[in-house]
Amino acid sequence: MPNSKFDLEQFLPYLLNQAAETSSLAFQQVYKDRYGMLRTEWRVLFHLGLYGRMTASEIGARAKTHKTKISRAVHRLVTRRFVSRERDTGDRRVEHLTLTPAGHAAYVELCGTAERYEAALTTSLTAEEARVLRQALIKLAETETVRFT
Amino acid sequence: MPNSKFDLEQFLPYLLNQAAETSSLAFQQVYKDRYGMLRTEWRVLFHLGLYGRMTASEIGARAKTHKTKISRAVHRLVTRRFVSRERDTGDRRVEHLTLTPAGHAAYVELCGTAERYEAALTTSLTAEEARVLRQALIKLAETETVRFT
DNA sequence: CTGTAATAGTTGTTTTTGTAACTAACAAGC
DNA sequence: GCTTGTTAGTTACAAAAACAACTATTACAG
Repeated sequence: MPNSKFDLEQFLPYLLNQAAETSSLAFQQVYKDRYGMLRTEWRVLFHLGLYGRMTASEIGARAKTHKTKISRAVHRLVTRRFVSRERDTGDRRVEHLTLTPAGHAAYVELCGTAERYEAALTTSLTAEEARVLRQALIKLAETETVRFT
Repeated sequence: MPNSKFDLEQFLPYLLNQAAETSSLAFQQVYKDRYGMLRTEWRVLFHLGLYGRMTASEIGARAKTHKTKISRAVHRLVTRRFVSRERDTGDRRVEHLTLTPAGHAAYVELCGTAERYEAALTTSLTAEEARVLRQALIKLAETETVRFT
């Protein structure tokens, strides 16, 4: 009894999830095995590597990740000496996060790995496909919560 | 200290995750609120709605989902009378799953919702973009675990 | 000032997931 | 028949995520 109107196998949230899971699997293995990191920890690391000094809230806002996840990720990264915290002198609620030398080394290594991984991942796509794909993904991710019904 | 070679903000696994999360958020709310379903349960439901009678293994293989997740989802769906199980007469390890009338009704309603949701989701994309996006996602999802380094 | 609200970040509790080990049934070699 | 291996599905326990309630600090209205 196929639904003639609408193909669930082509349903975007489903396809996106499948692709997201498949495409992060092998890379996930790298930061997990080499540095014992979880996904959120790798995200915090790469945000700090990319933008330098940031607060937890800023990372959360940019990565669209809940503050409790960030908080725990930061805690583990600090414990493992990849990240150091520093209280803001003006507003003592705020803490600024930066990579330690060890954190920066991990970041650099993982960046190289990410680059090679990205290359391997996109071999099945043409340059044009990859470009459109990225553009579409950015549009979708930027969308505010979708209104419908 | 930006990495000149490689832009992590354009890293596919990251973009895919962001887009996947954003794009499933509002729809997730519907099957959760209306039927108390989790994502895997909705997936099982829609596979059964789409293909009719299936076994847990078949669903797992098609949806690339681990059998324990399927097992638990099926358990909850059976408890809530959306799905019924039936032992195979030849091979008694196997059980065939089908939707109950209530399950089918939920499937039909959620299909309609999914269709409207998909429409709302793709308003920001051109038809061509949507086509290339789907094609690329399918390619990425079909890729066997990526080899690199 | 002082009470109320807002923000940064943390902690505790409950769900959900991941992983591995398990039961039960079948298959195949000998 | 009996071992050995495989497959379907479940269960137990540990890891991680979600959600809500919390502390500490700042903002701001009156």
